[in-house]
Amino acid sequence: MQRHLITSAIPYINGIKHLGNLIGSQLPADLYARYQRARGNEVLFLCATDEHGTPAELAAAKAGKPVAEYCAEMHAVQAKIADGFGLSFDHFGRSSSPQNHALTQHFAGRLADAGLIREVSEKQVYSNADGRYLPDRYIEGTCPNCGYDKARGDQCENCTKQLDPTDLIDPRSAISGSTDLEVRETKHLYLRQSALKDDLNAWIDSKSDWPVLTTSIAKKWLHDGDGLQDRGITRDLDWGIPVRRGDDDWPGMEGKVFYVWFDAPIEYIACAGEWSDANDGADWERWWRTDKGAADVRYTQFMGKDNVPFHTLSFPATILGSGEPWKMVDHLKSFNYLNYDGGQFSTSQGRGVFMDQALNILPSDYWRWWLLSNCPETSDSEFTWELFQQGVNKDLADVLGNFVSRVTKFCRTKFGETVPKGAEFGQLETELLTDLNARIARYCGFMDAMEVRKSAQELRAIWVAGNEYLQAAAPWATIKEDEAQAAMQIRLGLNLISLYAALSSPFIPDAAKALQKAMRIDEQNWPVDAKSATSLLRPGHAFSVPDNLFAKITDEQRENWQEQFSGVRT
RNA sequence: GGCGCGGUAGCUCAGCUGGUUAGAGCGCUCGACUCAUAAUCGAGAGGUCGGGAGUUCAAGUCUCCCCCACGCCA
Repeated sequence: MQRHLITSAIPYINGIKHLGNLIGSQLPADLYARYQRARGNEVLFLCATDEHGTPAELAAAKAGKPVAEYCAEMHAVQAKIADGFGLSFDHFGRSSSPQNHALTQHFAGRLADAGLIREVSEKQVYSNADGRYLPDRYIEGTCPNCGYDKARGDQCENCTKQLDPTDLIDPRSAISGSTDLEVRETKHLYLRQSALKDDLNAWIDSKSDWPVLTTSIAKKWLHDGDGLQDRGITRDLDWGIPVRRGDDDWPGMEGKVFYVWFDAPIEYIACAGEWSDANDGADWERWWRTDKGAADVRYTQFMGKDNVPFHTLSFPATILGSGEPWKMVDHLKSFNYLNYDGGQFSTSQGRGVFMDQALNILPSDYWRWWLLSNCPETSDSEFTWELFQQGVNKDLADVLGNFVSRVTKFCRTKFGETVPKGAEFGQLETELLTDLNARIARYCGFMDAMEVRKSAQELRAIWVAGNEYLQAAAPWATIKEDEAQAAMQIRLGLNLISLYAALSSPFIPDAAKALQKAMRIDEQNWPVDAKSATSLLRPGHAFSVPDNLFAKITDEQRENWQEQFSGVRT
């Protein structure tokens, strides 16, 4: 039995995520986790909310709530929606957890002991009216280059020129509008990533099976320009993990917190601790410490391409630098972006379909199937309502749903709601089983390799094979001359439904469950051999005709949604 | 401006280290069937593989230049 540690990039706490975020990490991670569990492997699948940083503070302020309370509420909201999509996390944690506080401080202490932290004095803008330091992008002013009066401290959106906050003419706080700003000297900790450059390079070179997208991004950051840069890991904020050196105070760093990019990936580990605490102290170190049982764990991370640098460089630098035997990622699956109707999905602009809205209009399996079978694997891909309607109607309603319908209803009419006995399998059936064996093997191969689109294609082909068989066998014709032959054909058809339930469960878990319930299957192993899998339902086994599995999306619905989701979410 | 990933049938995409008439699904046309959610099955039409030059016995697949889209960075 294999052991799989699986993590999805952790979504930021600030608001509900859109479908592009979902397909970029959580959904394919769930597909893989469900598949590995179904294969009988041991799985620990972790995700969490990323809760620290200025955007969380501002969102809380906007909502008129203390930031801790805001985060707790939003975590509950995101957890509920994740559940709605069937995301089967073993634990959905929080980067603000006590476990992560302790572990982040621990790592900082280890890194300092190893000489990999240096203190840097730098100038930051302080807003007296807001009573806080302002990150560059929260300072607005007039662009010295083009005169645009809403340029941000990091870049002018009008002329795209990169700026320093001190370049701005008449700078003001983007939070309060106050012009009572001053530049203060402040001290921060930097992680000396540059010192770990060779180790990181060697590590990445050892990963020959990573997607091109992953390694090319990592290599670029590693070698571009002056090479990998040291990065600040602290900030002058209230909300975050207080800077401590392990269990000790860190002189000179009072009142500062770790920067969100430092503590967020550490939450992958801390989350296992949270999982343990929520499960009677289950042993989490056997998943994360190679000296405590994790040596045989295969660790796979899922993320959008924007997260690749953190996962290939920053987080590994933290782990390598600690000098401790933490499990490092084995495979890193990254995704491109899903576009919405010719443009980008955008959280800040409220453009596209958001996870809560999606669940309000259709069951999660519709989204899971379409998003996974069209996921942006090798390049950006496109969501349009027409494509969505076509894909869902054809694949789910016509090919799979209608197959179930025609088989069960034919049986009910001719033989009743019981699996009929009938004749032995003949040549047509043998051919089908041979074909299915080859297809199942291919399907599993793609799933093992996390080839998401190809897996979906193969699964669909397996559904189609059932329709092909039915068409060739034509039980509605054979029954007129040879009832036993027709009974055998329909017995096989019913067993194909059970086969489909098992094979489809990683993609469309709810529909798979509905099929198992209709076929009255309590427990089912992963089918590796088509012949034995299609003899699961014995003659005499009772079943019931399920309601139509998938209602089609009508043109009217599509047009309404097109209209409803064409604007900006308010 | 530099770098990265792409540009393959109407649409969404496969095509590994170069090698027989370039593939799939959808859409379209025609046919078959009538058990089924007007579903299914079969056949067919449809591409000078972004443009140009080069390497090679042979290039969608390698090299160079250019164009376009997207992204990252300065």
